[in-house]
Amino acid sequence: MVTDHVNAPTECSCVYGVGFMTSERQVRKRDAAATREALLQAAGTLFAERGFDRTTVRDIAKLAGVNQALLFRYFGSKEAVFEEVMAKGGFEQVASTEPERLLETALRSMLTRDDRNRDHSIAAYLRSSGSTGTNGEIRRQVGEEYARALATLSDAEDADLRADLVLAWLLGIGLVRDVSGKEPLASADADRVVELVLGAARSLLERTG
Amino acid sequence: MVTDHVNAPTECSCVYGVGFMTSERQVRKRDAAATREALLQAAGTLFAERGFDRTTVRDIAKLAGVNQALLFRYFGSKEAVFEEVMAKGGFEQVASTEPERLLETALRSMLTRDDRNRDHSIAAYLRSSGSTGTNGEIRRQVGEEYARALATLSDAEDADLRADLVLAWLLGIGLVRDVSGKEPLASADADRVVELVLGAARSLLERTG
DNA sequence: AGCGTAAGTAAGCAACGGATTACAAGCTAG
DNA sequence: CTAGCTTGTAATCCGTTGCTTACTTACGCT
Repeated sequence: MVTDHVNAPTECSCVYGVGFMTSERQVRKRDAAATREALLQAAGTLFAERGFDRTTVRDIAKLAGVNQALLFRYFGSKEAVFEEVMAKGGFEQVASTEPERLLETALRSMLTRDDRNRDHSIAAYLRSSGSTGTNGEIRRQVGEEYARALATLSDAEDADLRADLVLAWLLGIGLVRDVSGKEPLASADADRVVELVLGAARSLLERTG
Repeated sequence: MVTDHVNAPTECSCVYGVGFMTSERQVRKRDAAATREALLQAAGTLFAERGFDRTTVRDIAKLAGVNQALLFRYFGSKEAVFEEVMAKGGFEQVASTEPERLLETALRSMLTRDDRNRDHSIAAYLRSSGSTGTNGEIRRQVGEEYARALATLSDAEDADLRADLVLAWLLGIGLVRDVSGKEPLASADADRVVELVLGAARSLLERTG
C-alpha cells in the first residue's frame, strides 16, 4: 500500500502516556481509570484549543498516549467525550463558586493564560459553536447553570434576561480574546478588564426599571 | 461498487438554479458572474447556519444550483469563499453605518430573525469559531473594523479597549441567542434588549477613569 | 502454573469531503 | 461555418475520520 502517512509511530512512543497528568510521571500500566482520565484531560485541552469539529479522536488518543480504540471502549463516541468534558468543567466551576464571586472568577479564569489548571469548558464551548447534536444540548445546560447563578444577583423583574446578557458578555469576551485574538483586548491587563466589566455589569444588574 | 449514496440526482435539477436570487427568477444560462454570485449567496446562508466546518462545498453548490467544480474554478478553495463572504458582509455593514448608530444597528440586525436580508457575516463569524487558517485572519479584520468605529464613541484614554468590550458583548449576545438558543434571551423583546445593552454600553464608553 | 477476563493494540472499513480532471456544450470572433 | 475560448458537468482521486473488529498481552485469581 502507498498510504503510509505517519500515524503508526505515535511520535513519543515512550511507554504509556506522556506523563501528561496525575503528578507522578511514573509509568501507568493497565489502569483503566487512569486511561479514561488521561483521555478526558487530553480531550479537554484539544476541544478548548480547536473546538469539537477540528479535534479528531486520533489526536485525543495520541495526546493521551493511548490507543484510540480505547476512547470508544470507555466513552462510546466522540460526542460523549465532549459531553463529559463540558459537564465536568462547567458544572464544577459554577457549583464551587458563590454567585457574588462567579462573574469575577469566571472572568479571571478566562483572562489568565494559565494553561495548566485552567478550566477548559468555556473555551471548548466557544470553539465548538458550530455543532448541532447532543453537543448543543449540553452546552445549553452549562449556560443555564451560569445564568441561574448570575440571576440571583439582580432584584429586577427581568433578572433572568439581565443575567443572560451578563453571561453573553462573559462569553463574548472569551470569544474576542481567545478565539479571535483581537487587540487590545487579547493582551489587556486582567485587572483593568475586570474593573470595567464588573462596573458595567453591576450597574446593569442593579439598575431597576 | 456499493457506495451509491444519494448525491448524483441533485434533487431539484431544474435547469440552472433554484431561482434563488437576482429577483428575476428566469433561467440563467452560462452567466459566470451570476453563478459566482449564487455561490456566494448560498455560501453566506450556509456558513451562517452551520459554520465553516459543517458546511460542505457540495452543499453550497447544491443550494446555489450549480456544479461544485465551479466553486473551485471561481474561488479556488472553500476558505477563499468564506473570506469573500465575510469580507463582503462585514465591511459593508460597518462602512454603511455611522458609528453612533452602529451598535444599535448591529444589535438589531442580530436580534431580528429576518432571514432574508439579514447580514450573514456575524452569524457566520460566530458559528465558525473553530477554524484556524486564513479564515481566522479575515474574522479578525472584520472585528477590527467594528471596533475602530465603536472606539470613536469614547473619549476615554483606553477607548480601544472599551470598544473591544462592547464588540465582545455584541458577539456574545449573538452567541447565546442564536448559537446556544438560551432562554430568555433567545426570544426576548428586541427593544428591551437594545435598551438594556445600550444603556450599559453607553455608560461604559462614556465613563472616564 | 494455568486460566479467564480486562486492558491494550493494529488493522481496516465505509463514508465523507475537498479538490482535480477529462470532457461536453455553448457563445463569439473571424 | 468553425476555431477557440468560456461555461458547465460527471466522475473520480485521495486523504481523513469516526468507529469496529479481531487479535495479543498483562493481571489477578485459584
